[in-house]
Amino acid sequence: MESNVHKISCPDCRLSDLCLPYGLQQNEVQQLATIVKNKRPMQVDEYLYLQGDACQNLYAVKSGSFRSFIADDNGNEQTIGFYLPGELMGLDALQHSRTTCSIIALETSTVCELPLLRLNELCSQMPSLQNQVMRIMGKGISSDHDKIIMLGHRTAKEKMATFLLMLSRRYAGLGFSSTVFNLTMSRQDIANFLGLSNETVSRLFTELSKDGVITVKQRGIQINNLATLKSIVKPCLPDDQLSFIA
Amino acid sequence: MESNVHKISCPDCRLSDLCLPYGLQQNEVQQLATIVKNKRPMQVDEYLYLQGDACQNLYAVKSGSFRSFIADDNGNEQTIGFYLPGELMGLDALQHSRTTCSIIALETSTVCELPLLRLNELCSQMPSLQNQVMRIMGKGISSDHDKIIMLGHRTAKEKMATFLLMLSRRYAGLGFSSTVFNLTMSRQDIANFLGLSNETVSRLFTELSKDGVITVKQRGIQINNLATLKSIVKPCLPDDQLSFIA
DNA sequence: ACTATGCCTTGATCTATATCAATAAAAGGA
DNA sequence: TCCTTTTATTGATATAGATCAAGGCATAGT
Repeated sequence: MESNVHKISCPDCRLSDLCLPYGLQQNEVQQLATIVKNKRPMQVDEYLYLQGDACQNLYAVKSGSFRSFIADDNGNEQTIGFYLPGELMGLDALQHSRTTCSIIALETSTVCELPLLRLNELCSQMPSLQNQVMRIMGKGISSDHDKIIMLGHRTAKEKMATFLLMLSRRYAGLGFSSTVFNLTMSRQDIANFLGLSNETVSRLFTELSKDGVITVKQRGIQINNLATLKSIVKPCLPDDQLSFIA
Repeated sequence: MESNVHKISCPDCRLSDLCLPYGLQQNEVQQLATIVKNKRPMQVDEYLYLQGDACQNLYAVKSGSFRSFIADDNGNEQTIGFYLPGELMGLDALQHSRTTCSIIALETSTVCELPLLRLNELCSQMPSLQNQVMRIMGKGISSDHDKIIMLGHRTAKEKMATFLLMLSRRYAGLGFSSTVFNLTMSRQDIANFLGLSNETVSRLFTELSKDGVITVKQRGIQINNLATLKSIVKPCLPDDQLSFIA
């Protein structure tokens, strides 16, 4: 890992194909880069922002990963999603310029900050950027819909398989292995995200291991049989639509 | 009801405070009105669009109500949301110019069609419209998050109470009674939306009736005790955040 | 290296809600 | 109007997954 990943600017960023610059001309990317602020690295458990904070920015994950969640008055949390490199955080604050969830770093991570005011200005002058922002928001909405489907009408095992497949696809999109990866979140986080107890999550890992579908070593995951995993989720989504951990 | 509600233009529309024109100057609303197409009325069970359709428009509900849902390869549906007057449909198509869900009219309804291409052009010239579009998308995202919370970590009774409260608030926002209204969707639709069986939904209606919290007469609902209903949902959301049926 | 602390796993039991089954009540059509 | 079809209610039973409880492994700190 580059130790100063946080100083790289959009035109040189290896994520530019996934992130906001996707589809823009080179000179347009350069313009975009002028409004992007590179922030200092964040530590495990450090908050990007807290639920209810005033927020006039979007944030792109440059490295590492994050978890977003909403807490109620009793402190009960619901994990809303996980963010991997290239993904945009802060869309929830667009309504009132105030965040509706908290976001916490799951590991040492870096983000790029995009001031909304300047992003909007730039969008006015650059229709392709405007389109790209729209596309990304649309992606966020579809991925939330996928989560709604998963939570509403799936068994625990289907949820688990869906979760693993989704991570698999996301890592593959980043150029990493689609079958061997490390979970950056705890069992607790996974359980909460899937609307299950952590005991159930644990049992499902064991069950899938015994069946030889996956190999689990702590947070290390190896998928031995992608086809089986897909057959568990089977008819749920047309395969290309397992977007949803954004 | 005005029989030609579908011919009214934005500056004269009684929904303009809820819909896209909110916060715009009078002349700006007039400009917006020039790109809005009034469509002919739609009948019960008529589709606004089908999952997978090419779609380059947004649609605002002018009158009536709609249900959106995603179907898998087996034809199993998950209802994603219900739309009431003033609300925007079609955000799911922003990602690929292709819809990811189907939307069907629950009653005789009218919609306004907004071509995205022209809306984007107008946004470039009109920062306040651009902001408003962003706000509305932000609202869609937050309301999806509310649904995720509801589906992930609530009991059947909490879901039901949340559902009723949310409808109550939405109708109140439209200037209708917050305690007396008609459901435009079937028990089946509600059950599917909440991730419950329709038997459970039926039983919950009965239970809440017996406890005197509500009075149910077919699809007619009267809330007799808003406070009790809120106490069922109690610590879930800070009350002002029961946005989520959008 | 040793101990403490927090994950994670595994087992036993319980319960909320689904499922199955049978009416009952509306809505729609002839 | 009566008959058919759909939709809603109610009851009995089954079960997936939660909860309760205990023990095993790591990682981190001394």
